[in-house]
Amino acid sequence: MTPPTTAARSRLEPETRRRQIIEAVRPLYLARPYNDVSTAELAAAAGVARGLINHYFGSKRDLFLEVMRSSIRMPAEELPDLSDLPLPERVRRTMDWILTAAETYGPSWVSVSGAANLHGDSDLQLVVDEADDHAARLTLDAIGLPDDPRLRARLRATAALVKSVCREWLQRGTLTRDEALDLLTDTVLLFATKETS
Amino acid sequence: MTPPTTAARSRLEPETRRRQIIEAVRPLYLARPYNDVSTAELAAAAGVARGLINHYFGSKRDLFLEVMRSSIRMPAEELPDLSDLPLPERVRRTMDWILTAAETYGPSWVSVSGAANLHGDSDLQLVVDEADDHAARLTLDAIGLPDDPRLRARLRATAALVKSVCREWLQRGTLTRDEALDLLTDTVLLFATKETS
DNA sequence: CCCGACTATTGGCAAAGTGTCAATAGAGCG
DNA sequence: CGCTCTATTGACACTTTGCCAATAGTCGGG
Repeated sequence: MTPPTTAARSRLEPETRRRQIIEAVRPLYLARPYNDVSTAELAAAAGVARGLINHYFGSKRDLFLEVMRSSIRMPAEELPDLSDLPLPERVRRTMDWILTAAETYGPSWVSVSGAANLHGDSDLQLVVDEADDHAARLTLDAIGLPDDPRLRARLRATAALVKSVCREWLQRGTLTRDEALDLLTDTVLLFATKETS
Repeated sequence: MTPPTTAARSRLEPETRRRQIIEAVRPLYLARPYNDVSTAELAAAAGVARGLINHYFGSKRDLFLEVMRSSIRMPAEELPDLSDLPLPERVRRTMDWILTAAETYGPSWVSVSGAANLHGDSDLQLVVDEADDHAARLTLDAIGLPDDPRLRARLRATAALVKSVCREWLQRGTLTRDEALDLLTDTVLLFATKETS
């Protein structure tokens, strides 16, 4: 992998080094569980001394969370302008865009999507929640609804559904893309418009 | 907590000891993250030597998964008989039953529900998947639909939604119970009946 | 062009945690 | 009463983590 005799020590600007480490480390966490990757391995992959990881991120865990944070976030760019279409069509186009994104950036997004952590891993849960909230806001914006707290709570809930549907479609093949699109469109529409009785 | 001079060594049947350890350890994992609990602490809580944990479960991780497995499973008993009602009503009653269960057994179920782990934590993901599949089967049975693979895949997907809606309702208070019930009923009905176009 | 200060980076240390294994000691049976 | 079986223990070896003082790039002033 990395040449055994790594190049001489290079001195980078802190911000640059931070990013470089995160990027160098990402593939490791994509492939293997948190506990299976040692600080030594992380440092080796980034081509730095072990101590530097603690220096920049505090702890191994914090680096992990940083990587997750940047892997989970739904890519926001390139959302088409849908303002002229009727609501149901706007929702459908948005869901279609999400499915395409999942297909493309997918591997890292869907597998992450799968879940937060459970029980005590509240730190990771927080990161996932934050990402879901972000996705909810993006979705509301895309379909042209106001960013009301109640609406956002509902959309946040559907984020979990989007992820699990994507897993059924992409990883298990138990749903077709069209089915996924139909189901998600109807559900999001339902969550976004159903009044409190 | 535990008296420093723990009672003399007690000799139990393997199966009994297994269960005793799992139960003794559960509250620890309910309160704190996996990594924050050491084998020493687990052993102390169960009143046994550290080595015994490895003897019975192989590794610390395996004990953890065992605890999760038994915490996640949706309680199956006491499902009312709904066979006389029309489908939509059967779905509604079933969702209502689930919400009540979440409210009761909730703390451990909902928080677990939140999710699996991500990326590489495939072992935990497997446990959660298994639980979702189990829940899907129970739900199909309760609402009186055949256990078709395609249907089950769809219900499995909604399991994630049920969990996240419960979290919005119980932990954040952003949804009322009635709203949750309405939304889940409609969605499950949708997933259970919508034909492939 | 060289020197000195600043700080990014390193390498080794000490504490903590995990898994293994041979030795110990309950419990039932002849 | 002593023997065997095996649940249980305690100590050992190894890995991993976080910390800290020492090292060495890089930039600015003389």
